[in-house]
This record gives sequence, C-alpha cells and structure tokens, in this order.
Amino acid sequence: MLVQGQNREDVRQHNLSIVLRMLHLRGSVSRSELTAVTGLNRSTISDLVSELEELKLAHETDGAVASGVGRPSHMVSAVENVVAISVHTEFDATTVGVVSLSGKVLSKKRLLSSGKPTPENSVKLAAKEIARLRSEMKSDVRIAGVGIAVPGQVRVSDGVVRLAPHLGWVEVPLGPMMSQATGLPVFLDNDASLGCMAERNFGSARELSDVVFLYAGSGGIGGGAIVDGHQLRGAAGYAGELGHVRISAGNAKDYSGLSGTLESLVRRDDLLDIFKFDSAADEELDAEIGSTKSAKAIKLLNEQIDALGLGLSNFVNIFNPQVVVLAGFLTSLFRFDEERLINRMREGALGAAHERVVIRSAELGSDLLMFGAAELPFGDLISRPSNAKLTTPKGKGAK
Amino acid sequence: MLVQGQNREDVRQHNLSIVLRMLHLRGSVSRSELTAVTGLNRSTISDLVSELEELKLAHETDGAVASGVGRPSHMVSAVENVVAISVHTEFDATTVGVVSLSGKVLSKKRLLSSGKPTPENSVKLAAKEIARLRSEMKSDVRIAGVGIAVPGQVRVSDGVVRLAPHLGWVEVPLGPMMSQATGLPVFLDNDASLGCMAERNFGSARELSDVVFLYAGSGGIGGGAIVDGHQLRGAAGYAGELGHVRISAGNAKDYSGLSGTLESLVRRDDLLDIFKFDSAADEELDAEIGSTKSAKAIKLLNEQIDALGLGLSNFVNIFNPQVVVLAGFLTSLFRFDEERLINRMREGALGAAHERVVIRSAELGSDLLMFGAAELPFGDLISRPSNAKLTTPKGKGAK
DNA sequence: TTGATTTGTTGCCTACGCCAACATAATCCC
DNA sequence: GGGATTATGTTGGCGTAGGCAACAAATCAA
Repeated sequence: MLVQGQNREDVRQHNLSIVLRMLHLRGSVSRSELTAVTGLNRSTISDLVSELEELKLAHETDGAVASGVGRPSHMVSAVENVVAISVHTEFDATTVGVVSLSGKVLSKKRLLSSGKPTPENSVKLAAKEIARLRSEMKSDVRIAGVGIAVPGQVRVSDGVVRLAPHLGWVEVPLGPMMSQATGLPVFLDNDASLGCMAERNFGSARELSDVVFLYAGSGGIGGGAIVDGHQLRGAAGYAGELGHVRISAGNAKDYSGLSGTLESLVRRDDLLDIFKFDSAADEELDAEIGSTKSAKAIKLLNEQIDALGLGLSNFVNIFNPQVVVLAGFLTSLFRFDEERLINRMREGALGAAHERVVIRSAELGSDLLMFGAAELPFGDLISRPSNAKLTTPKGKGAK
Repeated sequence: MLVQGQNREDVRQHNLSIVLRMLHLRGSVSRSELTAVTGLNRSTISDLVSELEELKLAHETDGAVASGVGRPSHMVSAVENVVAISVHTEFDATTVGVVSLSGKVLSKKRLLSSGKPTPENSVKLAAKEIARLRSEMKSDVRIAGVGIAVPGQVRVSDGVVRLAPHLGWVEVPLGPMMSQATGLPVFLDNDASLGCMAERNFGSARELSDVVFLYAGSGGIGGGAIVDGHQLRGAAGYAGELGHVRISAGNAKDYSGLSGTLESLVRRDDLLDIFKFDSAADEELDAEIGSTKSAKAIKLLNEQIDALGLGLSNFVNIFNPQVVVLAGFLTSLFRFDEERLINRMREGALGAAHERVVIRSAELGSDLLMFGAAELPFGDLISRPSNAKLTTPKGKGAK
C-alpha cells in the first residue's frame, strides 16, 4: 500500500504544484482563475504565486485582463528561461530540442545518423548537440533535465531500455549513460506514451481524463493511454503496447514477431509498396492516399481501416475513453474515410462505451515528441517546485 | 482540470482516510505499523486514532502485540457494527448480504426468482430482505449504504444501468429506485469491476497496484482492472469490458452480439453441453473438468484455454499487470492445464511485459461480490470519515 | 462623481502535524 | 531477578500555512 500520510509540507508542495502545473499547461492564467479552479483563498494564491516568483518559476505579466466589472486580475505566467531538453532516438536520426516551462518548443534539430545506431553513438550524438545548445544559452537559463522518447519498452524505474526492436537494443542503460555524458538528470519513457501525454497536455485531448492514443510510424504502431487523468504505465512501465494487441488469426507478423496484431495488419510499408515509394515523409504519403484512384490501393486502405477500426473498438471496450487520438499515418487513414473507420469502431464496441467517444487527429505534428519528452523533467520539477533541482547551462546546480 | 487545492481540513480528512482504509483492509493494525506505513508522527497517529474512536469507526483492541523488544504496540481495529449491505442482481436470483467495516461477510442470502426479473421486482425483492435484515440488527449498528453489483454496464454518475443484456435491462435507474425503496444511500457498479476490487482488497491480488481480473459465469465474461492502484472506470464508468474484446475473425457471437470476442470463444455453456449438463454449479463443473478423459472434452478445453491465453496476452501487453486473477469457471480451465495457459499467454505477449506476471485464481469464492459491492459504500465512508452519513437500522440518520 | 463589483493586500487567528521530554512495558543479558 | 536496552504511548508547546475579515485598488455603470 502506497498510502502516505500528509503533513504541512506536503500540502504546500501540493498547492505549489497545482498552481505551477496550471501555468505550465496554459502558459498564463489570471490569479482569479487560479483561486476559482483550486478552490483556495485569494490570499493563499497570492502567497503561492509569490513563492513561485521567488523560485523564479513564474512571473506576473503586466497585461492585466479585465473580464467585466471589477478590478482586473493579474496574469501569471510560467517563465520561459526554465527549459527541458527533449531527445527522440530513432532508427535513422536523433532529434534534440529545447522546450520551455511555458510550453513552447524553442528549438529542434534532427541529427541524421547512418546505419543502425549503437546506444553509444546515439548518446554521443545527442550529448554533443546538448553541449552545443548549452553553450549558446543565456546564463540565466536553468535546465530541468533531459527527457528521452524511446521507440521501445522502457523500464522507468532505472532508465533501462528493455527492448527496442527497431533499434536493435536490448537491456540498454540509456538513462545512466546519458546522465553520465551530460551531467544532467535524465528521464525516459516509451515514445507513444509520451506522445499521448503531449496530446493530452497541449494537443487535441487537452483537459481530458480518459484518452487512447495510437501512433504509427515507420517503426510500427505504438500506443498510450490516459486513465482517469493519469498516464497508463503498468507495474514496470511497459503498459500501453496497443500495437501488439492480437485481433486476428492471420500469419503476418509485426516487428516484434507477433502475428495477427494490429501492427502487422496496419503497415506503413505496405502502403509505400503499393504506391511504389521507397520511402516517403508522412506528408507525401498523405497526399498520395488522399488523391489515389487505384483500386488496389483503395482495397488495401479499406483493409487497414477495417483492422484499425477493430482495434479501436477493443480499446473503447477496455478503456471507455472520451477521445481516441490518432497520429502518424493513421491520420491519413482516418481522413481517407472517416465514416468507415468510425463505423468499424462502433460495430465492435459495446453500445454504452462508444456512445460519446470521438476520433481526432493529433495536433502537435512534428513537435509531438519534443513536448512529450519534455514532460518528464517538467513533471519532476512540477511535483516538487521548492526542491527542484535545476542546472545552469554551464553545469552548476542552481536553485 | 480536476486539480483541487488542499487546505488543512483536506489534510485531516486524508489522514483519517488512510488510517481508516488500512483498518478496513487489514481488519486490525498496530499503531506502530500505522506510523511506519503512513510516515506520520506517533503523536499524530495517536490523535487520528482517537478521532476515529470518537466517530465510533475504530476501537483499540486489548490484545497488544509484542513484536520483539520494546513496549508492545496497541492494536487498532475497524468496528464491526458499521456495515454495508451488498446486493448482487442476477438472472435467476438476487443475493443480499451484510459486510462489516472490519472486512467480514456477516450474512448472505440468495433469493431465487423465477423468470426474467423486472427491475421493479428485483428492487422489491432486495428491499424486502434489506428491511428484514434491518429489523434484526442491534440498535447500535450503523449502515453505510447499499452497494449493488450489476452484470452489465453501469453509468456510475447517476446510478443508471445502461445495459444489462443478460437481465434484459436497458436504461434502468436502479440506483434511485433502490434508494427510494430503502431510504439508504445506494451505489452501483459493474459486477466484474467490483470483483476485481474485492480481490485486490481482500483476495489474491492484495496490496498490488496493477491487476487484471476476469470473471466468467453463466452470463458471459466480465473484466476489471486496477491501474496504478486505482480501479479502471473510464469516462462514464463503462471501462473494463474485457470479455468483449475481439481476438478472432470467427463468427460465433457473444451475449452482446459481437463476434470473435473472448466471451464468444470461452463459453461455459459449451462445456455444459459437452458434459451433458443442463446446468451445474461451478463446483460440479470443476470436478468434471478435472476428471474427464473424453477426447472431445479435452479438445474443447484446450481450445478454450488457447483463446483465453490469447486474450490474456493482449491484456498483459496493454496493462503490464503484476498479476492476472481468474474467477468463475476460468479457474477450472486454469487448473486443467496451467502450463498451457501460461505458455499461450507468454507467446502472445511482448517479452518485457510478461516477465513477471503471474496468473492466480480468485480467493474469495462466493463472497466475491458481497465484498465487492460493499466497497462502494465503504469507499464513500472512508473518503470522508468525519462527514460520513450513516443510518441506523430504524432509519434515522446517525453521525 | 458616486456606487457597485471584483480583485489584491495586510494582519491576525487557528488547526494540526511535529518535536522533545517523559512514562511505560516489553526483551536481553549478566 | 534486576538493571540495561529498546520500542511505544502520552503530554505540552511550537510553528507553519491556509482562512478570514477589513481595507485598498481598479474597473464598469450610471
């Protein structure tokens, strides 16, 4: 039982947390709104905001907002000079970006690598870019940490990549390695789980408590879910492998060697083949899907939509979400025939669960995993604002 | 965003809650253990226990427990005269029981009904029994409320049974009806979800944070899950329909008209047929399964085990639980060939997720849903111990 | 300008968890 | 058996942080 008692310090931390989280999610909020949402007293909010200002995590913006009669309320914002560094490791590239606590992607750079990336090379590549970024930062910037989105199963407890089939990694202690190379606190998680969190915090599932998220790229289908406001993690952090759910007795295998799974039935490569692409960006593929007249292609698209719809119906039965968010080329499938996908989903789902569920495309595009990975260090920061461990660009710890 | 601020009262409620919850779950706990687990100060625990005693929700037991050197610690227990009334509505019977806050099923009675039960008749039947039980209770008993386990989808927010196919109920406001008939606070939820919670709180998944639960009876297969310590509910309360997950393209339909679902492939009726039973209690069926030599029966059992294993592998991929708990005749399948079921589950699950998962049989037997349904009113009571609304047997509100 | 309304500020109050000192009841060891 | 040790219960006082009330400030409506 993880039932911890609460003392006064915990209360203060909790209240600071919820204020800071709100600033983080919405960028800036008026004080009166803070009192309304939190249910705390005006004077308490005032005190909390002051403390966050002293911690240099928030500041009052001049632009007061008049919402009708009465004295206008001050706007409070998260600062822009507290940042997280996001890393996304992929088969052929590593992307490194900087995200501000106020919820903006400040920079993003995709570093191409050739051949299968070894963990060592990936870390070296990312660490070098991080060092460069830090050398260019102003001295008043403070870094909350590094968040890494990994296309595979991550043991969150010790930062070990348990298995990343597409990268060919097994039991790689990526967290400790990156921490060693950068001197920064490092957090990692599965890419799709982080994508889910990003869409919930900043994208098309904002403010929702129950979300199912599916992301399909060249490496297969990943999934994530928000359950009652919390990210689905499971006992060891491996939960949410929605692409590896078996929905058919077929023999086609997915990237993990399982047959009949959603991932084996909804394959980007199959679409590339039929359009005779060697490789293509999502935008090209999307354009082709939107304009194709080929009967063969339409047949394949319909088959994929049917399989996806079946998978979604299962997830709806299991999670009863408010919204299903699709990302990657799944959005192209959805746009190709929205009605078909929705119908397939409804056919397989029990009445009550699907009644209100809607399907949406992801909003965050190529920033998705920059936002997502940044949520890991920011989450740590937000959960204990007054004990946060921040680092200056030059490497000194800063309070 | 449901982020509420916390004031001092909330802290007190929270601390009272966790102490009371611990008493409820374990029956009795020593004070020293309370301080250790909660992390609160000895004097604070002392104060909290006193308050719970004043509220007549807990009392100190004489039996001090010596755990080695040092002054022995007092045992604190939940009282036995605060009770919840559990109701389980089924196709052919309604079961009504009384469960104490200290975690004991004090009584249980199965009331047979003939023909499809209308909601009105079920309520009347249960209300009559509840009135009888109340008339027999001592005057110092206090009732936390009525919990109803319903074999179907329940909209938790307003206590409406959205759909219970086996009972033939659609949009039945069972909560308000029962509340009207008894004058007690009424809570309801899906039977399998409640079974899951019961096994987590008192059965074979005790103290675990991530649990998948499958219950199969004559009415099909229901499921529930515990995710990060919280019951899986979904946006409207319809989550956890694990029996209706499609795992095959087959044509057999389940009780909700969906084909290829786990429920359609693992059917109790099929086993009854093959053993030429008209109907049978789980014990009879279990004995027959354990002793059969019939090749046809063995083939069917293996097919069912394979289907179940496939379903479980999906749930393991999705939830990454510590344990999978099986109830109803699924335990017979499990016992028939444990190895086969485990292997099937592992084959379909990704390595990392299945490494540590174990399959267990439910422990609570026929008390399962009595415990489960009681958790609803008790959960309400425990979440706000000092504002609890308790009722005397004679119907007066008692503080 | 005056009144109404909402928000920010200030000083005081109080609830409740913590702490330290002491009392108590067991085991351990000679 | 009796002192030493150890763990727990008890008591009184302290400090912190959220609530509250009164007042100031900034808007809108006349």
